[in-house]
Amino acid sequence: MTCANIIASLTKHISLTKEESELVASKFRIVQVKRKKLIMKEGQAARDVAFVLSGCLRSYSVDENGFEHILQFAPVDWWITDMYSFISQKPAFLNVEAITDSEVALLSRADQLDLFDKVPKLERYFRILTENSLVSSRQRLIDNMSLTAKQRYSIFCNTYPSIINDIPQKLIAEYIGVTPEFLSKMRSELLRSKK
Amino acid sequence: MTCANIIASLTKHISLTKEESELVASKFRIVQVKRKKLIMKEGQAARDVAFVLSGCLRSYSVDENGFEHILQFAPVDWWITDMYSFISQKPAFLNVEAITDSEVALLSRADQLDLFDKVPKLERYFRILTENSLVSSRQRLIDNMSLTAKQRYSIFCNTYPSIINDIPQKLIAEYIGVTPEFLSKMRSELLRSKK
DNA sequence: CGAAAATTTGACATGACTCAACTGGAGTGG
DNA sequence: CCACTCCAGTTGAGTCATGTCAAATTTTCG
Repeated sequence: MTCANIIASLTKHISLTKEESELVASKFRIVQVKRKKLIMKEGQAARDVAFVLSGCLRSYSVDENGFEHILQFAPVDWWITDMYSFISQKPAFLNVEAITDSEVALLSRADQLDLFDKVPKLERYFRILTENSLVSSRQRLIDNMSLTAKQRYSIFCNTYPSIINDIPQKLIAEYIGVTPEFLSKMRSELLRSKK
Repeated sequence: MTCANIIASLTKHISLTKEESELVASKFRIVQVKRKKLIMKEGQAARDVAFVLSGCLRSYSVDENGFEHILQFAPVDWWITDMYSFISQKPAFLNVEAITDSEVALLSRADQLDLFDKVPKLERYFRILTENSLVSSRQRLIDNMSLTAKQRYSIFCNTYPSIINDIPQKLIAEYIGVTPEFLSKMRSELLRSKK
């Protein structure tokens, strides 16, 4: 029953028989993750890809000055992992952490490949996932080069409307690439201008 | 004979028999590209992936203000395409243009998939290429968020040592994400500080 | 409740952009 | 071979976006 969301999400892109759905669902491990707990760690291979059933997670890297940079947020119904590490099974560059107490469904790389054999349609679904990961990281690079912080904040609000008020502003600042102080000033200015 | 470089580059990562090498080589089309000519265009599917035999190319996108942002340079022995479009065969977001008169070897997606069937080892080689594309775009995103323009310039110099003096500074500025004027000032300051 | 963390605010510093003027090749046509 | 034009690059003055640091305030959570 807890896997209903996953199947629902999959069937937005591909159609599965009852047997296939059950086989797929059987491979996922449901896990509770406490706030601030990591489910994937820099330096270790990302064994799993995670589908968020409740709560919210983030993937981020830490630079040599200790500053964190957020690659992705994952609210309910989103997937998250270090895609590079998951595909190649080489050590990850990213950490994946629960921002709030969360429940996730994990699928290991081995089980995924096994499912690809048995349910080839799935391969298409995950290929699209990987492509989207490439596109979005490229798009964010271009946004960071061409847009102001205010425009990037507005894109964030459109991309993650469901979590704006649920996560610390500090994390939003880390995502759009400004200091928390500056984000705070931008927001108070936006408020004033909207009266 | 012109394909010797390609085979040499492939065999750095995988080993091929003589027959396999010849089969692979037979699928590439050698093309001369004049300076400023595009081999892939935004909006059209990227049919090919290109291996550079001579000269230098760049992939870039154009933002809504008409400014160009360079994703990648491709000097001799590098691969270049819109990886997303090439994989999915959906319309590309990027243009790929020759910076200098160049010679490239093109491999179509169809021929590539055909080769994957006949020479499965190749799949590994190209999978690594795709992973690297994901990693490098992610890394540049993080660099853009955490580094100053001077540091990004220094990374550019390390990444593309062979072309620093061969391409217009304007393009380097587009790559690291600053105005040409500002790059010029940075460089003159670097010179002065080195006496 | 109390400590720690997040947010706000202000003064100030600075990185990076804009615009405009100037310089110096690299073609091009006569 | 010259004169002309046209970019690319340089330089400077002024401006704007964003960062830094510190202090005050609020929120969160144990």
